Amino acid sequence: MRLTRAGEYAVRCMIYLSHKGVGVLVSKQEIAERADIPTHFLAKIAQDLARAHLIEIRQGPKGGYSLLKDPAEVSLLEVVEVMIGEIYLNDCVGRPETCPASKRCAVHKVWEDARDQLRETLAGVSFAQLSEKESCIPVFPVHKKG
Amino acid sequence: MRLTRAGEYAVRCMIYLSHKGVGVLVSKQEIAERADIPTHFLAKIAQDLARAHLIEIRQGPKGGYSLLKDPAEVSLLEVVEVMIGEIYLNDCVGRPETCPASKRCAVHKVWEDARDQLRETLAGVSFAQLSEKESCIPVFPVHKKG
DNA sequence: ATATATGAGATATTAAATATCTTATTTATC
DNA sequence: GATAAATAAGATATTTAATATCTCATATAT
Ligand code: SF4
Ligand code: SF4
Repeated sequence: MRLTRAGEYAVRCMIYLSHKGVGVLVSKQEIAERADIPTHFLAKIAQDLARAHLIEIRQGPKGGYSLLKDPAEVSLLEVVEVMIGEIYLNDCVGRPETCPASKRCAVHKVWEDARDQLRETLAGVSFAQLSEKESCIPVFPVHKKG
Repeated sequence: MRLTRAGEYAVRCMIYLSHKGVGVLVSKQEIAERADIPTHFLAKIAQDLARAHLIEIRQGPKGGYSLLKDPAEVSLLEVVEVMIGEIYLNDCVGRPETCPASKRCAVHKVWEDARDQLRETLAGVSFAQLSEKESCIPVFPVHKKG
């Protein structure tokens, strides 16, 4: 019942890029340092974000990542689910076929409602909102390159 | 972002006992079969439920488990958290010391609110309510003993 | 006393998350 | 075009957690 590190890192990456604005190219190294993400792990995460058309990856010298979509149009839910798949709290909500009772189970309904409520909450938060407010980015220590 | 099997099984066990009523002794075998829980796994789960004073365990011939508390006084949240610990969706909500930004992070606040909302939803459902409605129990196939 | 049923903890197995490594590709600059 | 800089993509470790099972101990009805 917790977000994976990959999910958390993806959010940080998107927040950093949202601060910079749409289309602004930022190097992987800079994001990794300022958002406190292991460099190689960020590479993997960026691939997922790019596949989802949230960011664009540019190779070569002066390469890096840039935001593709207006932060106002990107929700926290979207980024989280790109990384961990659709949220469903209990297995039977995402895969009803795994439990023969799912069609008539009172507990199932509770988990379904809770899932819907959670997804709505996360869908209601955009990266524009998040980057207007105080975020984590200024807090993380800047590490030495290496 | 999903419930563990142990959590799901604990809920099933509690539902089965709620159907029987407070103080009614039911054998481990019967619960394991009717609620479709691996027998040895149920033993482990029952220990946790007993430690939390939700059920009483009786050893010896004609032993088994019995409900200790009125199902109206036991919430879904309580049983789930006995098994998986306090729900917190993102690490930093349960352990703010793991992220230096937690005090001033807009994302952190979203996860906190979502966590509170989810816990409230689960706290609002009692096992009395659940056992009044249709549940999973009549659906599971009855296996042969062995 | 005996047989039955569970306790409690240890151990094994499986699966997932996390992190890193290697080889390949892209592209700015010379 | 050649070179060097930066990331891609996938493979491979490593770590951690979940899941399941096993073993020896304990309780109790008969
Ligand atoms: S018993 Fe109900 S809550 Fe549990 S897995 Fe089946 S459908 Fe879901
Ligand atoms: S950056 Fe914010 S949301 Fe992410 S771990 Fe830190 S406090 Fe939590």
